Amino acid sequence: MSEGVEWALHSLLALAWLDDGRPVPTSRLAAGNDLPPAYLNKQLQALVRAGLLVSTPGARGGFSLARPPEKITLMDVVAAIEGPEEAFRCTEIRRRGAGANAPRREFESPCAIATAMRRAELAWRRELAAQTLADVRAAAEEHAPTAAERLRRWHGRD
Amino acid sequence: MSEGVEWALHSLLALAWLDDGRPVPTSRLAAGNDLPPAYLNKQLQALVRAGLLVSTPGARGGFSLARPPEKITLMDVVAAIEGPEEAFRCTEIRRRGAGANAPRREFESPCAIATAMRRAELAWRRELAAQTLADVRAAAEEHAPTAAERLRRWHGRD
DNA sequence: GGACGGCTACTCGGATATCGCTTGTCCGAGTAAATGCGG
DNA sequence: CCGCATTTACTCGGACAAGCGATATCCGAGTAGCCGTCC
Repeated sequence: MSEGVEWALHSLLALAWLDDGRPVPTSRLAAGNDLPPAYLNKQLQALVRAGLLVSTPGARGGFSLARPPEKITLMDVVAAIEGPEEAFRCTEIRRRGAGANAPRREFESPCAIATAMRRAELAWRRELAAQTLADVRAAAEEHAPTAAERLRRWHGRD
Repeated sequence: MSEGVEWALHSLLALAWLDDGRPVPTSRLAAGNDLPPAYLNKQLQALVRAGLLVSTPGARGGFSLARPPEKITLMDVVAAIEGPEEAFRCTEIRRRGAGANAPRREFESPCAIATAMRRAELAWRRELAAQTLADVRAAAEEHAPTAAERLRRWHGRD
């Protein structure tokens, strides 16, 4: 999986923690997580295209959450970075080679291998869709109660 | 996900269908699925290293299943090709940047983001481990009863 | 003193280069079968 | 005719290249705030 997913999740979590309508520029988010600013900007653009972030250009601009954290699932984030297509792509191998002269009838039903892999992938997507950014924030504060306050201080908010 | 997973699954399914102790060379398996023989050989070597296949060298050699299909799960195949490590790798971003001067106490518990992603990945792995090669073979014969017989003919068995 | 016009600094956005991994290919080591020869 | 040594053909195994996507970077377009000037 692309490393950008982790970067995107941490950036979104930081925005959720700040809980401030004001936009945060890429430079701040990058410095807060010690990431290369230019490349992080590219990833955040993908989140804007996916409708998870809104970008305000110009001075004092930056990125801010497009929806409340309760409405942003991990599935949304992964789909925004990795793309909407499934990880396992069936190329219909069964039709080639030995199966070339099989009756057409057999190819109307989906490939059994693709079906099996799809079942696992759906379980993965279901778990991702069941967890929101707000859930992750709550879980993080469970073990690190002072993190949100410290993050706001670091960003010069309040 | 690597395309080799699909190739490996189709090759293993062909061996399970033949249900013959005799080894099948890479050239036959590649021709049966219309795949590049040399590269398929490389993938099958990975399956041998993982203990899913046994290879018999020399003339009349080839690959054969190391265990009955009931004992080979899709998880085994994916792990053999893709590697045992998880798709989402936590690089401990939380410790860097703004979190650099946080109390050590907070880092003893695992990263909330990694935990959330891990939960989804475990669901994926559980589904993969729950399905065996025999299950896939049975599902395929459900919709294509003549496929096994045709495959044996094609390989010159019986 | 207030308002307006220009200027500056800052930020996003996309075009551009670089790197590593997946994909793909090739040839050598090794083995089983086939073959020819001798008894 | 039977047994054995040699040859042969075939297969796996790992070493060797190529293509492509992820990674990383830079510069231009555009905007908000600020400053100086004019009324």
